[in-house]
Amino acid sequence: MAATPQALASNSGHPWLPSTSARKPRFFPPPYSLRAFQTTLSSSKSSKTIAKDSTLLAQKHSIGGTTEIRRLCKMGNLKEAMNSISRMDSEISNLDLETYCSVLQLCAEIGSLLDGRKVHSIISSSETEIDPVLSSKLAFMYLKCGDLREGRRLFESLQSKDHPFLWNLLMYEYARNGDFEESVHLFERMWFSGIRPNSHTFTCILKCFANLKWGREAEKAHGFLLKLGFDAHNAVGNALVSLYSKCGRIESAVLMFDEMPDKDIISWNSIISGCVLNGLAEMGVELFTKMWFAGIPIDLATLVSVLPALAEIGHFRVGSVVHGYSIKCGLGKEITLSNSLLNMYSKCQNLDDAVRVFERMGERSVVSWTSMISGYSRDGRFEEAIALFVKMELEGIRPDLYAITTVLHACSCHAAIEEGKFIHNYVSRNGLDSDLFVANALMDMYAKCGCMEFARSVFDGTINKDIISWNTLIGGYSKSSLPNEALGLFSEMQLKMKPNCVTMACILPACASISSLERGREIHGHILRSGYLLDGYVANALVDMYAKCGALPLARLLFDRMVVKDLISWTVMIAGYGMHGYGKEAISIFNEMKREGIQPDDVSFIAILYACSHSGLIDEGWRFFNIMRNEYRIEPKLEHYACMVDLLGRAGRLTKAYKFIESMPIKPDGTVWGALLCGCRTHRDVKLAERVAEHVFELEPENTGYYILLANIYAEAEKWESVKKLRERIAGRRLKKNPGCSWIEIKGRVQIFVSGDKSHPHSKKIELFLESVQRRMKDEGHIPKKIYALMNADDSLKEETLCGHSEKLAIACGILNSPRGKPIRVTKNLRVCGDCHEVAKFISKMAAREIILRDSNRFHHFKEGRCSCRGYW
DNA sequence: ATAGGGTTAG
Repeated sequence: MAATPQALASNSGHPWLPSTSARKPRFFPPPYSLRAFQTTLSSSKSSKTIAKDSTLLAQKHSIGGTTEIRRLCKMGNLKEAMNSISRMDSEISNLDLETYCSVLQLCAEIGSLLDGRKVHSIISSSETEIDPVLSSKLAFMYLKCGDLREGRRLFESLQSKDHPFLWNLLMYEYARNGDFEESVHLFERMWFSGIRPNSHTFTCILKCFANLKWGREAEKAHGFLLKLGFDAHNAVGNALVSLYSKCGRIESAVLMFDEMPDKDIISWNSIISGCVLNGLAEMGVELFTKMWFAGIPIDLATLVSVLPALAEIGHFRVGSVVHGYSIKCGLGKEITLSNSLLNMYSKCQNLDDAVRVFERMGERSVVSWTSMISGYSRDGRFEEAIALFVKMELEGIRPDLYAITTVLHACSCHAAIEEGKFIHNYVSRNGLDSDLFVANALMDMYAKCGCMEFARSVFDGTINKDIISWNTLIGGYSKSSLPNEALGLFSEMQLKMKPNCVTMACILPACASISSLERGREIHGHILRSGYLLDGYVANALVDMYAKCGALPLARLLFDRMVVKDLISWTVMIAGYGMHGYGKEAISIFNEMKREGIQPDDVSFIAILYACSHSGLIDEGWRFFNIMRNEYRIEPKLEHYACMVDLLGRAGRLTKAYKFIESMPIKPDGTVWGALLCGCRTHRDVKLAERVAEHVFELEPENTGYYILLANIYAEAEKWESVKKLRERIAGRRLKKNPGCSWIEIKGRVQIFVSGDKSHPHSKKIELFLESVQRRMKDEGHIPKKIYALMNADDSLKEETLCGHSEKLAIACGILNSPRGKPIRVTKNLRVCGDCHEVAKFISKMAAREIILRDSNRFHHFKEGRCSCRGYW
């Protein structure tokens, strides 16, 4: 009976080892010559010879044991096999290599690292010579059992590594552990060692590319595989489909899929999940139905892949058909399927059905709980979401990072600070705060709740901060109106890492809020150098920054150059024109947006209504208000009403405005009444002002601005007694006037002025300059409006304060310290005062300088003695 | 003829 290589191979179980004739007799002995084999073995040992007197006995046992062990291995009884080996071990004996191999094989299959290690130690302490086959088998066992380090060590010690099998296995294990780079690295080493990869190698490497998002390698690899003819392997083709999908190249994935001649179930599943991944839910569902009607078998992965697509489209009816089908198929108990189902229902606004699925599940994983938590949170029921988190914990399910971040997200979305603190406490107690994802979610939660001190303390306590940590905190400061903190942190960050697009989009609003054109320009330069301008968020933030820093033409230039303009871009530009008082331009941009087919939303309507009111475009304002309600069916919110009241107020239609507020279907807030109070001031209606003010004071008792406003109304009507009473009222409430302050950037430095400030180094010069302005104004017949100073200081200081208003100081400082012809840009935290407004007009003419003043409400462009607001402020 | 491609929550 001739021992063909194939037959030998099947006996040994190692078909891939090089079958050189020299090795054959030793490693692949025919079963009947076992004795001869062992003789060969012992004779091959030169120094370590088996003790001669016990040899025979040992061999006898060994042979008997060997048969028994092999039989046990064949049956898959590892426990008994191990027991036998242990027994043999106590008698000085050695098993043959093949038996060791079969035990190791079984350890590998079962995944019992402990037994595998035991066998390894028995082999090491015995006199068995570890030959290449055994070392390979050992490496194989370690890799299969998850001991990558030991597997790698044994692999490296192998003399010959010229078969791809162990390479593949090693690569696969690295990939399984998420170390895709190492896997690719091994592939390169393998390739340059001249070892021919096989289809397994390529499927593994394609998967690594997919996880590394190496989209560009996808095409290269594809071409290469075509050349080698590996594209004919279904597994390789499927891996390519998956790679293309995961790198966002869904067209290529579809092309690949279409061209596959023998699509199997995995091909279908891959393309369906690829579509879903790339936002082509409809196409995913279409493919699924095609599969369904073509009678192609459908399995668990198919259903689990298509359910998110159904969720996205909102096809919960089809979803429930799938639900029924899955039960019929006997997949009802599958936990991943139930998770996908409950997620589908909850995303289709069908939380009750989701709860039903959840409650009927025999076993629930952390994924099930997390899905329910996000379901409740999506429904706005964040208290129940948080309660569910507590319940999960009580049921002994340990929340993982996803669960924690999901529940924290629920807290951030609803500014639920108490609940957020509760979760924070849980996180700390369980030592989960060392995780970066959790720490970042905590920072985000605190930032969204407006608790920047807490966000900061988490930030400071996080050791390995990543870019997300920095961005979260910077963005938090920006949004919490702490622009200086945001800018400070941004500078600090630049010492440690390179900011990305998100950083830019987070920091620009900070520049915008303090109108820091210099800092904004610096960041613009940074953006240009990094190529971040292509990012839509960054471009929008940049346009907004320029508009808010008073550089409207620059904003427009950037806006015009934007390749893709989204709703935000248009809205930013409309709002930009609005705050500068260019109502007509705002309207024309709005119309252009509509022509481009972009649907305005509630925010863009706020922008256009604001623009109309600040330019006195009353009829247009009404027209937009009606279009919004009738054409776009957008329910007006408080902001829209406030704009409309403002519009009516400016036009002097105060009674109509009052009635308008009374007819509102939602409860008006302080800003709505406040807008009317402004109108009362403009049109000097003291009586109505008093009525309106009571509403405002009731709604916003802490806001001093409104008391000042009413006081000014009294003062302008020369009702000094009422001024006095109101002042007492404020004093009784212990309210303090928010001090007015203005600032200007000169040569890259911000100069800040508060009323009556004399600490500035150029104070004397500024004073002299303002005195000269005042003299010239008097000469030309202007009378200073003393009343504006009333609420700001003691009576004795009145005259002086009038001259010392912060915006005037800043403007004067700008005139004195910047080159001729350069526009002066000043920002004030409150509304500009009337006297200062007159003075600014005068200076713009006198000094032939453009002055751009941003106050808390809008922009004023002073040029040649006129202001762009034309009195609308 | 020991391995590989597709799977839910954020």
